[in-house]
Amino acid sequence: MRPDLPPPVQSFILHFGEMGSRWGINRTVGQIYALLYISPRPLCADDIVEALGVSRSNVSMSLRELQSWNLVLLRHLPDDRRDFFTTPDDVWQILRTLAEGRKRREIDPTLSFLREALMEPPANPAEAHAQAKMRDMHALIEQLTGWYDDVKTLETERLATLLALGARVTKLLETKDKIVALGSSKRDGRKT
Amino acid sequence: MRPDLPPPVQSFILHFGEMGSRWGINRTVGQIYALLYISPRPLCADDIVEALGVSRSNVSMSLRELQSWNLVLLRHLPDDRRDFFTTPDDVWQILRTLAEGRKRREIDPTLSFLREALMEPPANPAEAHAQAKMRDMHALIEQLTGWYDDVKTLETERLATLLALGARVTKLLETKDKIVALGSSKRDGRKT
DNA sequence: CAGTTAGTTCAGAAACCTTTGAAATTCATA
DNA sequence: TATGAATTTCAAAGGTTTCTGAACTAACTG
Repeated sequence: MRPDLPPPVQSFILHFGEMGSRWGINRTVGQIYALLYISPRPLCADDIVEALGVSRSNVSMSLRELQSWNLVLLRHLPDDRRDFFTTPDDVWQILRTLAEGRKRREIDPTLSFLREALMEPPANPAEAHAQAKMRDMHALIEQLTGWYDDVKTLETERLATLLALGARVTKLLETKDKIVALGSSKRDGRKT
Repeated sequence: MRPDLPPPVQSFILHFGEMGSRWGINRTVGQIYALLYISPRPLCADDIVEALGVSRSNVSMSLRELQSWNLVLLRHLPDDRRDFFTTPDDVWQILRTLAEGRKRREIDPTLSFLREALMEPPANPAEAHAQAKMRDMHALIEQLTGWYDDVKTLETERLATLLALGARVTKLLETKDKIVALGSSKRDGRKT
């Protein structure tokens, strides 16, 4: 890695490289992402080669991968035919992209698999038991992805509100139930 | 793999083996987990060797890994000193365990890293810019983990309610705001 | 059109991870 | 304390992924 990068930037890049394996990306991809994220301006492939000290071909392939995941954006500067790259600078946008990619790669295939498996009529008690377990798992994943599909439509501000609220949401729900109960008892005289 | 397993069970196991690489676990670990999850009774190591056709030592190491992640439970049967293994059968419990493990392995190290990096005073404008970017990322992760820490304390039923509610929570919030506003305007005659 | 620059592809080298069989360890029981 | 069943450890084989350099295509420039 280029030694003239500020030390905090160096360790940021190294950290992302190391975490890469835990996140399912490789070292170079992690490092390039970190470099682009922290860089104050878009970089071209050769900038990255110089900054990280990896091969040109590795940079080319890694950028391709990051682009396919929508984690980096391609930019062009006037009078320069090189490709420049940045990360989206809104961290909430990055979060959405990450979540979407993870769901697509890590959840959706299993969801389809379970859906298919649950279509088949069980041939014997052993298969019936297996299906029952798969049904539990399927129901859970459906519930989670349903929530996600719902929540991902929220604008950032509302999403932030929802996060800030956290577990207190259920308190709020109770309150609302009481109010509704009160309202309906006023109208038709029975509890809900 | 043992051919006398019901075909749906076989494909379930194979699916988990294949997905393993996307989930950051290896094939054997994925298969063992799937087998234990779907099995109607606890299995011992040799059962697993027979069912999956992998080596005894591989099973031993994979079980160790699953145990370290709290994804399988060790059981003992009377008058049998072999170790038997199951998965917790409440899928919500499994979800909690998975979430906790992922947070610990994939988020916490980065959170600590960022915290540390933000303690240092920036030595120049470049470092100040790097810190600003890290601060954005840190704030986002704090918000997410804060929400998670909060929500994970909910009992399953409330958690399910919250999920079912999804994005409608914010509608609810508005409603509540109106009610509060109404209440306070009744009391002190001004809008909020 | 020849030279230059940007970007891609790909075979093989290097690094890394997974799996195995054999040897070592543990531990209840004779 | 000897036996043997259950389990773990570990070096090495086997497999997969990552990375590189060299060869390639495409597009611009004089």
